[in-house]
Amino acid sequence: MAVQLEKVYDPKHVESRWYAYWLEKNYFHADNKSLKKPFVIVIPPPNVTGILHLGHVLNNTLQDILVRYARMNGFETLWLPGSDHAGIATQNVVEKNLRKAGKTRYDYKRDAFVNIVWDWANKHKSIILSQLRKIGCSCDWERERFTLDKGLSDAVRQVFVNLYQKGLIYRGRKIINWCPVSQTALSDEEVIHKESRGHLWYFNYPLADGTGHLTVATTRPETMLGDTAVAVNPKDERFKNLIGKNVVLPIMNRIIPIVGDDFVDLEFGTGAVKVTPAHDPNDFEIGERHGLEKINIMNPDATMNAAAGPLVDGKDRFEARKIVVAEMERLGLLEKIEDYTHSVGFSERAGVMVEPYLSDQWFVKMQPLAEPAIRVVDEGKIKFHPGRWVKTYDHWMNNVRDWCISRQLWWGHRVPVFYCTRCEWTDALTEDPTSCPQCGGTVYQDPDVLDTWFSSWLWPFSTMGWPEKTVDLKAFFPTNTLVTAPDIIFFWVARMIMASLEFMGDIPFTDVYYTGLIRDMKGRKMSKSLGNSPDPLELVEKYGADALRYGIMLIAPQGQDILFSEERLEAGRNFMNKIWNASRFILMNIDDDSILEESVDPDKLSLTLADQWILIRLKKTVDKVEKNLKRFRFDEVARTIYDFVWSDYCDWYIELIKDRLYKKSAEVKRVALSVAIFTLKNVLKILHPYAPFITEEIYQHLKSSSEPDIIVSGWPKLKVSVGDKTIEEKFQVVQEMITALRTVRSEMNIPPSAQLELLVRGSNDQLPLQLIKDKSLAEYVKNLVKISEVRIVTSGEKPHPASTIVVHGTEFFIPLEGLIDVDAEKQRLEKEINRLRGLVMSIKSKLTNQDFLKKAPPSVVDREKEKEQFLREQLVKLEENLKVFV
RNA sequence: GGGCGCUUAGCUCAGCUGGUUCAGAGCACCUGCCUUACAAGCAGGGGGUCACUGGUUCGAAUCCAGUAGCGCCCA
Repeated sequence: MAVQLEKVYDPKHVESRWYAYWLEKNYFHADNKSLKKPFVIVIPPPNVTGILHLGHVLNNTLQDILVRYARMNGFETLWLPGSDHAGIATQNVVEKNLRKAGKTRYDYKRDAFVNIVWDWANKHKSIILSQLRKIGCSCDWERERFTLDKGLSDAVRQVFVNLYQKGLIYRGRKIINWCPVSQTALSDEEVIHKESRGHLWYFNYPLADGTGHLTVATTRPETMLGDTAVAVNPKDERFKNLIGKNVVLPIMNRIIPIVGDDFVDLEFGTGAVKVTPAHDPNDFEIGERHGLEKINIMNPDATMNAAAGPLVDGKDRFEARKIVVAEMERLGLLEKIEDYTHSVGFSERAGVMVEPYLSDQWFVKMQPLAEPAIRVVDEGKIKFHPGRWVKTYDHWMNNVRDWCISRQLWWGHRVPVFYCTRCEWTDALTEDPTSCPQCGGTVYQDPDVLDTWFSSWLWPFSTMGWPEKTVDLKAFFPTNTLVTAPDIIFFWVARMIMASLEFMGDIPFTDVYYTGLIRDMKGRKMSKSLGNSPDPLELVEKYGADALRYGIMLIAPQGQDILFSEERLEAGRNFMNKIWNASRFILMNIDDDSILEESVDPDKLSLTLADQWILIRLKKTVDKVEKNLKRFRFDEVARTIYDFVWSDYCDWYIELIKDRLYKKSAEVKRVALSVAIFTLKNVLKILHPYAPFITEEIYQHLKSSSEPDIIVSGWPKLKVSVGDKTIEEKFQVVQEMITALRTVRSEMNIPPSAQLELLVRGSNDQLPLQLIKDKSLAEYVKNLVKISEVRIVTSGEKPHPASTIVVHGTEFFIPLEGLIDVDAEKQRLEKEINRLRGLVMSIKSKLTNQDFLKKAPPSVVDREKEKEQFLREQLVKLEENLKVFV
C-alpha cells in the first residue's frame, strides 16, 4: 500500500531512531578476524576541554563519509573514536573555574586537584561523544579510547623509557617558553607570535673606566637587571676597541664585560646589545660562548625575584618595567624611547605573553626521528591532500628543533624518571622502583608531566593496544586516512609519522586530508568571545544532522577556509526536504508493494526516452561521485548529487512520468515506477555517506524485504547499457524545445492555465521535427508546456499572428489570435536575432582566420562550421518571421 | 625577510587536460504561478572586461612572468 509521508521533512522524528537501530545491529563494530580488506580511520581525538564546535562537525562528517563509503564498498571498516586529555588546556579551564571561587590549584593536594580535573574531563568527554552520535558518526564505540587510559599511559611510558635509553630524550638547562599563568614550560609550537606595538628603550651603560658610556637598546627594560654582559660585533669599527673593557650595570652597580660576538646585528639599535643569558634565547647562546653568568631574575609567576634587586623584588614584570625605566631616567641614563613594532610570543592557551626562561626541562632530540619521516612523505608513501602542504611539512621538518616535552602541570602523564634522595642515581623506568638500585635509598619521581602531544603522537597505534602485540594492530594498522586541520601539522601529523616509523616501523596512515578552517562570513575565526561560534547541537535541532552535514559539505571548498553562516545551511535543509518530497511522491504512487520486491533490470524493461536518459544520468552521477570521493573533492560530490536529484530527477524525470503514472495502463505505469524507484534507491545510496539518517529512513520504505539496510547495502555498481549515445543528445533537444516554448509563454505573458496549439514546421533531417513526430515525445511537450495539440505543418502554412521560435532549425509557432501582443513579439524576435548575429559574427571571424583553419584540430574547425551553419539557418528563419510583422 | 594560498554575478563559490558544461551554481533580485511531491516549492528572466599588465598560442578565466590587494604559516 502507498506509504504516506509527512509533507515537510522533520529530522527529529527520524535521526535518533536510526542511530539506535544501527548500534543495535552492531554495524559500527569492526571485526579484527574479518577476511575483508580493512579501512581504518582513527579520530583526531577532541579535547575534553569543552564541547564540540563546527570545526569538529566538518572534520567528523568527512571521516564519517569516508567510513560509510568504505563500509558500503565491503571493507571491514573501523573508525576508532576517543578523546584527548589536553593537558594545559584542560587544567587551565579547571583552574579558571577555581579562581572564580577564589582558589588556586595550590589550595589542593596534587591528587585532589587531579580528581577535580577528572570530573571535568569525564563530564565533557561524555558530552562530546554524545555530540558525535548526534551528528551520525559511525564510530566503533567498543574501541573508544582516552589518552589517559591505562593502556595508552603504558605506551607513553614505554616510549619515554625507550627514547631515554636511546639517548633521544635528555634533560637540559635551556631557555624555554614559559607561561606565567599556567606556570609551565611550553614547546615552540605552543607559542603564537603576534606583531605588537611596543617601545625601544635606549639605556646608557657607563664604562667602568669612566671614559664614557655605551648605549644599548631593549624592548624589555626590566631584563637589564639580569644583564651579565654587553655585546658588540667584532667587525664594528665603532666599538671594536671596547671589547674586553667593562661597563657598570646601572641600578645593580654590577661590573660586566663587553664581549665581541658575531651574532650582534650592526644595524639594529645602536649596534651594542645588552646580554641577559637567563632570559633570552639569543643571549643564552652568547652567554654560552663567552662563559657568562646566567642570573635568573624572575619567579615562575613572572614576578621579579631577589636577584633582580630590592627595587623591584616581588613586583610583577610589567610593573618592574615601569620602575626600571623611571629609575634609569632619574639616573640620567635613559637616552631615548622610540616606538617599535615587534613580534611578541603569547601562550596559545592562556593568551598571555610568554617569558623566555632558563630552566631544567626534558627534551626529545628530533633530528634523527625527522629524517625517515621526511622521506616517507617526499616519496609519496604518505600523500597529503591538498599536496601543497608537503612544502610546509618539509620546511618544518628540515628545521626542526628539539621538543620540550616536560610541563610543570599536574594533569597528564607523569615523567617516568626517578631520582635517589641519597646518591646521584637517576633513571627512566617502566615500573616504579621501590628503592634506589644503587644505594638502596628512597626514590622519588619527577614531579613534571609530559606534553599532551607526547601521548597523541602515539595515537594511531597506542589506541590499538601497543606495546602489546594485539590482534587489532595486526588487523588494522597502518590506518588509511587521517582527516585533520593544517594548523596541527607540526603538533600532531608530523610527530605521528615520526613515532610510527620509530616504534611500529611503518607509516601511520597513507593519506592525510587537510580541511579548511571554519570562519564567519566576515572571514573571522570562530571564537567564544566574538560570539560568532554557533553551537552545533542547536543547528542540529534547527535543521537536522543531515542538513548540517550536507550543508557544510556543500560550502566547504577543498583546501580553503569555509565562510559559514546559518543561512547557508538552508541549502542543505531545502535539499533534504526536496529529496524527501520526491520520495514521498514516488511512495504515494505505489499501489502494489510487489513492485518493491522485484529486482529491476533496466535492460529487460521497455524503456522510454526519459527512462533511458535518467538511467544514463544516474550512471554518470554515480561515476562522478565515486571519482570525486577518491579525489577527496567532497564539495564536488555534494553538488553532483544535488544537481542530479534536483534538476534531472525532480525537474525533468518526475515531471515527465506523471503522465504515465496517472493516465496510462498498469504496465506502462509499472515500468515508469520501476525506473523511478530504481533511480531513487541508487541515489539514496550515494547520498547516504553525506546524509545517513534521511536516506536510511526513505530506503526502508523502498527496499525489498531481503535487501540489507542502506548503511550496509552495496555501493551502486551500475551496468547501464541502455541506449546509444544519442539518448542524451535527443533528450537535450526535448529539453530545449520545452524550455524555449516555456520562455515564450512567459515572455508573451500567456496565462499559465491557457492551453495552446502548437504548429511545427521543419524538414525530416532536423532532430526536433523527428522527435516531435514521435507521439510519446510530443506528449512530453504537451504536458510540460500545456499544449493541447501539436500539428506538423508544411512549408506554406503559417498562422497569423503567431509567436515563433526556432530550435535546431525547426520552427515552432504558437498561434494566438488575440493573445499575442504584436509589439512584444517583434521585440522578442529582434532581441533574439541580435543575439544570434553576434554569435555568427564571432564564429565568422574565427573561420576566416587562416591560422585557425590551418592550425586548429580539424574537429574543432568542423564544429565551428557546423555551428555557423546552424546559427545562420536559425537566423534566416527568425528574420523571415520578423518580416511578417513589418 | 622566506614560503603558501586567494582575487570569476550584489554575496558565497564551481569551472579538471587551453576549444560544446565556457562564462556556470546556490543565495539575493525581477516577473508569473497555492499546476493533485515539495511555497524549504514551480516556471521564466536580468546580472560578470573572469584583480591588473605583459607573454606563449590559431585560440587563455584556464598555461607562464610581473604588479596590486587580501589571508595564512614560518623566521
